[in-house]
Amino acid sequence: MEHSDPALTWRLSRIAELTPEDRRNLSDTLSRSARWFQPRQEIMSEGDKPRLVHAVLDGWVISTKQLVDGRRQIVNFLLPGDLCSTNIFLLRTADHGLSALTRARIASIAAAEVEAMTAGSPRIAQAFCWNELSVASIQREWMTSLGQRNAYERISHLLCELFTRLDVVGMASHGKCAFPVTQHDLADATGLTPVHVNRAIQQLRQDGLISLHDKRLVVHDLEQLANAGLFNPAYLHLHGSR
Amino acid sequence: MEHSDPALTWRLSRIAELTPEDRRNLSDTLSRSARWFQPRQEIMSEGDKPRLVHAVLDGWVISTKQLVDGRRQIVNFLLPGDLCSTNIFLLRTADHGLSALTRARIASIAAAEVEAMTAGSPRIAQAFCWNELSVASIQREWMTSLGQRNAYERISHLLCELFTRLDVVGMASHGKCAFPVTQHDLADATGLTPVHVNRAIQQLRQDGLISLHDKRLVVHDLEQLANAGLFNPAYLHLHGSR
DNA sequence: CGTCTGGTTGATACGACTCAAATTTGGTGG
DNA sequence: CCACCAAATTTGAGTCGTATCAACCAGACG
Repeated sequence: MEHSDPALTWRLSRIAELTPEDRRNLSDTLSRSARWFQPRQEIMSEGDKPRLVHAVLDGWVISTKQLVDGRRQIVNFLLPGDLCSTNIFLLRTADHGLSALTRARIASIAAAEVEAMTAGSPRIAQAFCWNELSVASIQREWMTSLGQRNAYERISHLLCELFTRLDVVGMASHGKCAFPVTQHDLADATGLTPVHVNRAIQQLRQDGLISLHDKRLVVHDLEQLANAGLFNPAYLHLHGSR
Repeated sequence: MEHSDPALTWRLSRIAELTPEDRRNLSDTLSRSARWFQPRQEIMSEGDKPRLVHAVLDGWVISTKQLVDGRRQIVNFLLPGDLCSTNIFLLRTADHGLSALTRARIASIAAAEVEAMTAGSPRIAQAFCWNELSVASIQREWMTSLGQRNAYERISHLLCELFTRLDVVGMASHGKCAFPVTQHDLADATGLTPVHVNRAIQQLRQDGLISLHDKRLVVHDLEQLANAGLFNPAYLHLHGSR
């Protein structure tokens, strides 16, 4: 069971110097509550009182917000190793929902367990803080995309981000990665229509930057794709303060 | 000097039960480092190593991100009582910049002072955590605006948000508040062009929802404006977990 | 006064949306 | 293994929201 969540410990170890004990502790706590969700299954619903902190051990999850008239914005993708806000208990209601995009293994832990971990290890506490900061930073970058980048740039940027984040947790190699996101989902994430997303993707293919089918993404030239999307990975804060 | 930052202590007291001593401590620490900035003056610049945590005691501040080609997105407005991320030291570089919009009094404190405060009072620590959560939530709402709302809705929503946030710190009354934001700034915040912002505002005036001139905003009917912008203040988490 | 910044107006262009249908893909059961 | 169905992708034509460009205007200020 010790290596049941390599993604999370890898990712956090990158920025806080977790001891082997920290990792074991984290690993154990998470896997104790791990549970599989089916595609489209809701993990946390917008508007409810938040009772648990969720971490993605396997699979893809989306974080969404709904307008009263049904319009939907995807506000983040959670990949293996990603963690939703660890202080969420301080809020009366969740301002966003979480749903599984693929079949996903999710750890859901209570406030007391979070506290036990942070109280027991300042390094874990620090890693959690870093997690919050990096999520907030990603959100700011998305705002910039939504406000300033055009369709082609938005898609390029999002692909670069997801590819890079997957790479960090060892889920990309040789420019290839799984990509279980429909064009409809991409539309909800980028604020475009599915039809327009489709056209932007076709343009990217034609420009030789990517291949995308059968839920696989191949990035032929990451540097060029990054240029196309004005992507600079600094906002992912992959190295912490070091 | 004790009451030199009513906004911040008011706002934080709303959600964490700060003791009189907490307030004095906070108040003193902040006012000790307070300093005035001129309009347009940069407070923290994107890309630099973050060395200080900033809090707005007076005036308006904007938080911005720039693309390499000069396009600019305003990612938040900081009003009196607002606090930028208290854990920012965990990052190697700042992913956004801060600039004064008006003349503004800013407290800038070092990591050690933040630690001293949080170590000395779990209530202050909790208030800081809540601050992070609420900023992240506002960002998600902005993403939803940028991705899903049209020009008229975006402006309405932003006006509702700013009016409400000003109201919380006692800076709005009878539907009126200061509004030192140019249409150009509104454009950078909403991802629209200044010309189009102008037209949306004119529509709002024509519809009798607002008056806006001479850096003063009058909201004639907040409920109607909220409807126009699909504004629901829940995401501001004004009441903490209570 | 002239200059500057911010706001307003009009004409035109274009990126993204809408609607509708065709096609492909993936899953399911006979 | 094929027939079927639903979901996802693709295509085309027409429209609309927002951008662009270019003036013009008003007040602030030195």
